[in-house]
Amino acid sequence: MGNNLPRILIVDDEPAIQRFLRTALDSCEFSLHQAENGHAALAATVTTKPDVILLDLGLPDMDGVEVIRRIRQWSQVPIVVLSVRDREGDKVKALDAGADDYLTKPFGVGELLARIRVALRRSLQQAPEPVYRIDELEVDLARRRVLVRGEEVSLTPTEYELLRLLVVHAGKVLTHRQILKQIWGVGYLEQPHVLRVNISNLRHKLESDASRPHYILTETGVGYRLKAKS
Amino acid sequence: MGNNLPRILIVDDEPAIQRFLRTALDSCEFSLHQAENGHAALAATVTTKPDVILLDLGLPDMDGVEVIRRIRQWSQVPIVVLSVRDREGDKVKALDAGADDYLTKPFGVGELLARIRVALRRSLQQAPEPVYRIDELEVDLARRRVLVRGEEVSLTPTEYELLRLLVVHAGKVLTHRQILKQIWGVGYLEQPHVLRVNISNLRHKLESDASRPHYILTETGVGYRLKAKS
DNA sequence: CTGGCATCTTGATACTTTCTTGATACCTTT
DNA sequence: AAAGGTATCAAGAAAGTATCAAGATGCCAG
Repeated sequence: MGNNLPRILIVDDEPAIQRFLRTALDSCEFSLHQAENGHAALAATVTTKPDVILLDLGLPDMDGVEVIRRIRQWSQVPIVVLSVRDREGDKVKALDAGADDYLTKPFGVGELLARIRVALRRSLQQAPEPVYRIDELEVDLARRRVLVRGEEVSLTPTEYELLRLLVVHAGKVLTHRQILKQIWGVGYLEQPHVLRVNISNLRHKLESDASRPHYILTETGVGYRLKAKS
Repeated sequence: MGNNLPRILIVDDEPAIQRFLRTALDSCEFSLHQAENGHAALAATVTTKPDVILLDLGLPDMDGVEVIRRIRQWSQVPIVVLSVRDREGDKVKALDAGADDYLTKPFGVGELLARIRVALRRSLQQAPEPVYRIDELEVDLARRRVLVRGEEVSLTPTEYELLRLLVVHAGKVLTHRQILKQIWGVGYLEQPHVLRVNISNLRHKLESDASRPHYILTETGVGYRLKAKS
């Protein structure tokens, strides 16, 4: 149905919980979708573009925290964790990975609804586009695809991570140290060479003239910057 | 001192809780402020512009939910409720009034900190850093970009540092020695030449007529001054 | 287990930008 | 006109950057 009710994606592998949530939420206020495992959840996040995700941490195929982390690579969609795990460490890990809220089962339906409304309040007031188009360069963070003049370009994992970092901060200067810390870890803080090589490689794949960069600009003595969206 | 630690406003009338929270949060990561009742909380929200508010619902002078409602009339600052009341109805009321999170006492310090980080994440990412606009000159400190008549100007690291210093103190006179110490270090205190060369270079990049400076003004015998914001 | 493949790391080298410095010209005040 | 402070130019030195390519690493398929 092409309605415009708020879309909620329920990620849980237990049919009982799925049923319970559907009953609780199915008052015609929401358009409900579901996924039974982590990979399905990631796919569904791309395809259904939910306004809120209700995520159980105990999934059969991958760790729930990893699901959060992957979604946060490209999306700001509010994630409310529903879990039986009441240990503080679990909560902290999930929240720091990017979750917005954490509810411990069992919880009241009223509270769940209220917390969903909180999440929706934020979701609706900000709708950022997950596809960055800058002149002839197109980066689809959700699908992990990069196009130059319509042609798909294949990047190595490091190259893609580097480009993603630049895209997320498009327009801002990222210092060498910020990039090195983010991608190679604190051990490489004093080793800008590895970064330069990767920037060079990226440019040769993305730019039409690598020696006259159009997208990835050098800020001498400081770092690099991706051209801002026009 | 004009530090920029995240500001947290603690609203609670019990000294014991105040002490507990101050201890828990006082790891030099936050700048803490407090209010003992609802009216003080509203006033403090205006004056200290906190990045997060920790609010106890049981205040002596007015209902906590009413405090939330009043703040929400003009501010989007994240509000995390800390309360002994565990009734679902209380949670729903507070959340629907505009609170972002609701923690029932007793709670773990780790969880509290994690939920504060969640709130800060949102608070900080939607707060754009100020842009200094002085006539036709525009300095965006967050993006490290300088525009003159809409055209981007590229500055060397030293030139940018110098301009940044001037911008931060726009309108005030900075002595030669202050600038030299700040940018070149104490070893250059008696060497104003290097500063003059850089001021000259900056002017040629920013001013339409470098010999008749409009932005970077010379205070003969004293130092330099950037024209104040109009 | 082994070879092949893609990727990552590292070193050498050429190249570019930025910094420093000295020489010199320019104001402005007395 | 002299003096003290200021502005500009340009060249060498220093610092930072780009690129190629060889060796190291790790993974997958046969």
